[in-house]
Amino acid sequence: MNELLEKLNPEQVRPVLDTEGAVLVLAGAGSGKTRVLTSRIAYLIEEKGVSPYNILAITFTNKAAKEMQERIGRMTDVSGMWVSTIHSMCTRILRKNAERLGFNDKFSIYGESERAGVIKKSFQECDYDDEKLLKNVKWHISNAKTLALDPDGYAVRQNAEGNTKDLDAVVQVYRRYQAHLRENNAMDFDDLLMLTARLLRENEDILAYYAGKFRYILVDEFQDTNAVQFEIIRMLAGAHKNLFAVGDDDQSIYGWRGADIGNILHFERNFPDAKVYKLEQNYRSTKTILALANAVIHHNKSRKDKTLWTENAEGSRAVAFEAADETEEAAFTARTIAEFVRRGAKYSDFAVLMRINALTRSYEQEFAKYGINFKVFGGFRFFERKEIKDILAYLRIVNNPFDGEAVLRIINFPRRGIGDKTVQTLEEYAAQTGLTVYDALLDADELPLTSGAKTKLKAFAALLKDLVIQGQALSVAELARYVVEKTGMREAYADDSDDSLTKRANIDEFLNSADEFVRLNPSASLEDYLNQVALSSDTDDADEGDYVTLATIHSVKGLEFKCVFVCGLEDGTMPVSRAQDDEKDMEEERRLMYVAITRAEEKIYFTRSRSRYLYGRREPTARSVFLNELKDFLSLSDERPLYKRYEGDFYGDSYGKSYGSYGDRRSYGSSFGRYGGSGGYGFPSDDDGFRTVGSFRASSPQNAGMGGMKKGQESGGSAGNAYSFARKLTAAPAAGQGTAGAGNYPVGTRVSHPRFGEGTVVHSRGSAGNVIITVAFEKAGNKELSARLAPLTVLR
DNA sequence: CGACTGGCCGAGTTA
DNA sequence: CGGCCAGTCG
Repeated sequence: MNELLEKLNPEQVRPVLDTEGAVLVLAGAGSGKTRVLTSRIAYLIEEKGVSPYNILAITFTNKAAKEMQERIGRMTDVSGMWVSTIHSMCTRILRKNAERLGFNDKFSIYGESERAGVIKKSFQECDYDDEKLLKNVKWHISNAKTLALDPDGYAVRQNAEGNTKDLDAVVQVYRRYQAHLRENNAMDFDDLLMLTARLLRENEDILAYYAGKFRYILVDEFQDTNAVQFEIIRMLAGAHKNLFAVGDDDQSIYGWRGADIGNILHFERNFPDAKVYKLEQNYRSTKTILALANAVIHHNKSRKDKTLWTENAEGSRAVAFEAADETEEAAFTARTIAEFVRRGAKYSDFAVLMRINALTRSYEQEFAKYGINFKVFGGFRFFERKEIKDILAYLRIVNNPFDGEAVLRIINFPRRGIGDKTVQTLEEYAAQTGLTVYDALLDADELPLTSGAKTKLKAFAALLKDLVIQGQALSVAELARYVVEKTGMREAYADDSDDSLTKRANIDEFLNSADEFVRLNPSASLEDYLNQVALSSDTDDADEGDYVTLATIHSVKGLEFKCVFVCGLEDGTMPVSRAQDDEKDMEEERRLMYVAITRAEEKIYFTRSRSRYLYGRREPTARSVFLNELKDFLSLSDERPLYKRYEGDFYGDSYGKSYGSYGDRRSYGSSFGRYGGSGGYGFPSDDDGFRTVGSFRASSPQNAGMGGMKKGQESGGSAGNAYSFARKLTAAPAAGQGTAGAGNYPVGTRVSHPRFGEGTVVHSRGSAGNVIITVAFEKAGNKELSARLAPLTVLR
């Protein structure tokens, strides 16, 4: 245990030891918050004798949950501890108590497309048909659930706030939508949270059980919690009040999903006795990268003030590259990566981060061309593909025969001659008799249909019955395979079009993944499997493979890479166009930029295209404001020649030559007057405020390269941190190093000491490792303290 | 019943 | 450009 604490710096140790009451840790990017979280849990169990059974840890992704569990598991026994995402936690609580809410424990979880479908149906049943209104209604339903309000509650709230536009429709459709979900024994993502909140709010015994059980609650990524999540957490923490929240307001990027940055900004208001700690020392990135990050985030107004610093190396200068078009942008990235790999880097050292999914395409093409391994995260998720959803629908019916949506989805797929009219008759019958669609099917003989249609319905009913029976005996993987074979799913894609080929391959991949699931979770039920599928996030299947990560910035929250390319830095793309006229939205876009930059450990590139083919049109673009905010740190030009020079410097002439055909493709540019069509290569213009010094050399391998990269690799996966922490142990402590490291307690800092109270640092002496500061305490007078050892908290 | 066509609209991030 | 829908025809 002591070893564990020794690995922490003083600012990390304090929140680990401060185990009781509400504690907020404002943890800057890369400041070792996961280490603090895991250390604290281990400390609770090992030193405080807390049973893992009494601990709840909430993470942002399943992968983070798994990793945290493993990390703590290496230090101590964790059996019985709940480590999960809030959605998984809610699902678990709901399964156990579903009947209190009028559901049964096999309820289906509806994803985005099912949700859209059922809302639309409800909308039409209420005799509305305006597409704009529908869109609005959808948004409001999610908004209401995020606020944990039912239709009536939402009406009251909206009326009180004067937001009466479309309110009647919203309430009417919302009510109907919930009724449909209930008929289907289904919940959507928002329900998982809202219904858990309701369950706890309305059932004292259930709340007492969980609030009594979870004596210690830890929440990671607290900045991205929304109102209903906060309500759940607050209720659960109500009995013991031991809430440990870790977050970074600067990394709040889910405002559009209802995340309330106020939860972190007003933590002390909600928990008046709360203690607040800051982690400002970064172990992940070079000084250069942190300077970029700070330069960007500095433009935001609503944030808690903190400044990241690091003892890490200066690092190499960031490079900005402006391409003529997206192909050139991707090619630049591909060649840069290929060159680094040739020199010994791994593909997995790199990530290409973007604001919108649509930008991945050119990278996929260029990477394929260069033989670069890559994996795309974000965007169309595997389990959202039609062919996969169809198989899942069959599995959902077996698990939850109430799920009429699932039945209707596949009632005529693969084709079995059951048309719209038959389906309509069936639905009407079900509605009239109050039967589920599944049960109505079994009554096919009673329906006013031709005998042909009845026969087909009966055959379909027999198929479903057979699947249900098989489901009793078969494993998830076997059942899935049985479904595919029995329904002729593959034969439905028998032709040799590219599309069918892909779909068949996806079906096989799906079956393989089901095998894998069974292998890893031998005792899991069908329900467990469907849970996991519904709640899995994209980055959950990031693995140890050697590939370049192509991802949206949202999906790499919490991850880190040796080298990051932030691409598509154009007005309207990053920041995205709809954010530009709203100050609040712009701040979130800026935080997104901040998150992107702080993913990088050693090198960072910023790229953009001067023209981009997007949404079916090629259009000239303007440089992103974020690039302008970084202009003091970048070498940047709006003209081509620098690209050539860069090529020369970077790869040597031979390389540049092999790419000599480049000029040919300039024909692209010529359709846009100012984009380099007219007079060949000019000279870089300096009038745009950017320093266009010849410091492209700074990025040349001889001077900077990825020297540190190879070093990091030696220690494997989490090399960055392992390396940093190791160095930390042998080198100087946080405070007092004449460099940025002195930032811990510089003269003038307001600090708080548990015994002496508040005071101001008036003097600092000593050298690395043994800095003595003099603090003038208001009540206790002047004290000399060791910067390394004294239990000081920096005040603002 | 179902395959096919043409027109219209929207275009972002995700558990 | 692509998804969705309504309309048409075999």
